[in-house]
Amino acid sequence: MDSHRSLTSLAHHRIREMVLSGELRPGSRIQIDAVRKKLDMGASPVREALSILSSEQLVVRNEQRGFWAPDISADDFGILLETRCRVEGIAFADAIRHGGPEWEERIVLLQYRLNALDRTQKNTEWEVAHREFHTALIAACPSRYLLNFCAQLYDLAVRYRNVARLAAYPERKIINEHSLIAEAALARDVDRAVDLLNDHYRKTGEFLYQNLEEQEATQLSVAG
Amino acid sequence: MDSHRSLTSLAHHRIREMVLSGELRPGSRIQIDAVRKKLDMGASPVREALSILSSEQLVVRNEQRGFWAPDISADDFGILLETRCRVEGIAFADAIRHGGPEWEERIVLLQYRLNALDRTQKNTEWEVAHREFHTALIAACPSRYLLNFCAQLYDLAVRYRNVARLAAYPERKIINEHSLIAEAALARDVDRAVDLLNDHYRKTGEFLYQNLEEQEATQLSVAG
DNA sequence: CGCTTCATAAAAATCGATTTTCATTGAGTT
DNA sequence: AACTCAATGAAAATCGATTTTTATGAAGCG
Repeated sequence: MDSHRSLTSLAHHRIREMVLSGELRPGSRIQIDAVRKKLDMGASPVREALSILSSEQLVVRNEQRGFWAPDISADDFGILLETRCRVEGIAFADAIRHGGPEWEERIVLLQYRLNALDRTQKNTEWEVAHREFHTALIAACPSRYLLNFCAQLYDLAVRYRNVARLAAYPERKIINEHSLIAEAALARDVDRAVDLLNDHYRKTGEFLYQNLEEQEATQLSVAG
Repeated sequence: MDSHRSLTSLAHHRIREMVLSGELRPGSRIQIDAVRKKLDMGASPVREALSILSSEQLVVRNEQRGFWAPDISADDFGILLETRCRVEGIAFADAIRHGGPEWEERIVLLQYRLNALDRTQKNTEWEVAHREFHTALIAACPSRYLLNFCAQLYDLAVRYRNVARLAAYPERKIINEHSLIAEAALARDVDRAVDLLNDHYRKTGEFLYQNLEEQEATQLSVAG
């Protein structure tokens, strides 16, 4: 499946995975040479990939000193969450107003696929399906700029989810939530759809936020 | 003035300038080797800079085939404008709610500087002051993600302004508009401030949009 | 005459080596 | 003991050369 057109895009893909999955711990250094060996390629593609990732906020660059995995904090996560709700709210509303039959059908399809997957059993597939579903919801928004931005924010949120490593997911009726969102979108009920999406994000986020705050409290007491 | 920490950041800066100014015409190819010679450095920093610029939407990458200056269109500009109004509206409202004394004072200062400059006489300085003023308006928004995104959209808009090369700027009372925006912001009148900002963008944009449409019509008749 | 195939040139992509910069450590000084 | 400064090792940054891919155009074929 690693059929990339260039080593750079392969490196980008792989390092991104490492950041999103939490394999590269927040705050830890990312040495070009180490990655280079791991991916079995020269330093150039790795450097280039890291440069790209840093302008996607998935890696922090420190000129002449190297690259790091971004730090996390409850505060930052809260802001990210709020940003997402508002920006994606705009994109979603737009999509509902502009979406045609293909948009509708894709949502129906992806909602079905997502609901059919058991998150605890096939997490990787679920992740893919989940991203595709959320991407499909807003896909009919005419602003590629907004869609791009939403995709970036999605990545950052996924990373928080993984990094916080919530062994036990708060199994609310997530299936139902997704279905309700899809339903409202297809009914062209902009306000209700956006509200449901925001609630969905905020509820998932609330749990994670508290988790992060607890972690910070623990770390503070250890460090001090 | 070219005191950059690395050749990569220098290259990024210079190529960005070339794109924003319109020196690199929309749709034209950006050859690494040509840029390399022009900037008198190796290909690596140039490549890396182009990679970064492409993830900032200022350059289009085509894997294995090179880099191009992005195309323009009235349609795309319209979407960009609308995106800006809405996203920057959010950021601005946030800033007004959260801004402290330093935020206020900076707006006052930069508004003064901007108004003191004659756009037709000192365009470069005016560009800088204009950007700083608009950046200052939203600077107190707590979401660095939003601020980042706004900065990107600003760049894209500047490019359209320059590329369209409006010899005669539509000299509305721009000075006055900026002052009114600042005034409303400092008065913490969120709705009025955001409306004024959006009007400001839309009015400037309207002229440019029509200009682009005319250009497209002309080109079509030439091509066909 | 149009289509495919192959050779060639040009450019992008990548590599390995070299240069530059940064962080650390330990000797020397006050 | 604290501070400065030079030496050293490590890593980033850059370069020039090599490899790979793409675009072009000519020759061959239907």
